Amino acid sequence: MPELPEIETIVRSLQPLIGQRIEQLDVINNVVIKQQDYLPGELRGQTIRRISRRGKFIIIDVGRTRFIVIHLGMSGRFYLDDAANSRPKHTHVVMVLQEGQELRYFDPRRFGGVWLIFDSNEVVRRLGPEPLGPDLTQDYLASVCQNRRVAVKTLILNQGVIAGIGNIYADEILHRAGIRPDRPAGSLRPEEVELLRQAMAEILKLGIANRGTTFRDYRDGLNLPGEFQSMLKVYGRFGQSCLTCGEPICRDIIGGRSSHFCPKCQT
DNA sequence: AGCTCACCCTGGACGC
DNA sequence: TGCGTCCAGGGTGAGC
Repeated sequence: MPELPEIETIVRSLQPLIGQRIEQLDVINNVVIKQQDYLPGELRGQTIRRISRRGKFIIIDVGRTRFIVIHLGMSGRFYLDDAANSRPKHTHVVMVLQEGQELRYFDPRRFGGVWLIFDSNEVVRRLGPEPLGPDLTQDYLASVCQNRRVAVKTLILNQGVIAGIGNIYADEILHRAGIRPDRPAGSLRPEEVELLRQAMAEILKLGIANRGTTFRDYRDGLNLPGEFQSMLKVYGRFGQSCLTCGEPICRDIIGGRSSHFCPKCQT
């Protein structure tokens, strides 16, 4: 379940590839290509100029009007490997680089996708502000919560409201903030909105510092697991004692997503 | 407009 | 051992 910290970790681990020449782009399974403005062959000989992140999207800039945008969905991986190693089943797109290396897009469940587009903004323009950026102010968060009856967890999972938070970090953020995930967003008091904003920044930064969470499938750009799973306070801990107060962790379905919270710490 | 829910998909866990 | 069933969930879009 790659979310913002996992995508950020991948992007950081791939920075050494800036300046590398693309030998070719192999599209093995065309169904993962969500949009194709140009032919894969047009990338031959182009240089990787920039690798960045917006929300949960990886954006590779290979020219002013040539972008490769990648979303990993649930089970996707995007990692560097030796071309000599056999490509595992479910490897859908491969960018062949110099010196016998290649970047592989692998996704068994195929919830993710790849965009070969002229303008990366086309994919990411619908996203809300970055939770670690300057636009996610207390005023902004208060305004999107106002008069909303939807559960606060569902709201922060909405990528059009805030970009990058997924199910695991949403549960951890709400536990840190002391807010029950099923609270209607509009019921949050101003001080709770501020607690939520602070918890978002703290938890996401902690996730990045620990190179992401490997709960099942996640690997970084060098195919290495993350470490944040050892620091999870509620996600995946149904029935176990809350690490803060000892109360058993509850599990409930909110907005169709499995949700974990402490009934004592979170009100 | 806001909200809920079904759907897409495969691997792994589990029960018999 | 092997088969069937269930569960995981990001994003989209239908429908209320």
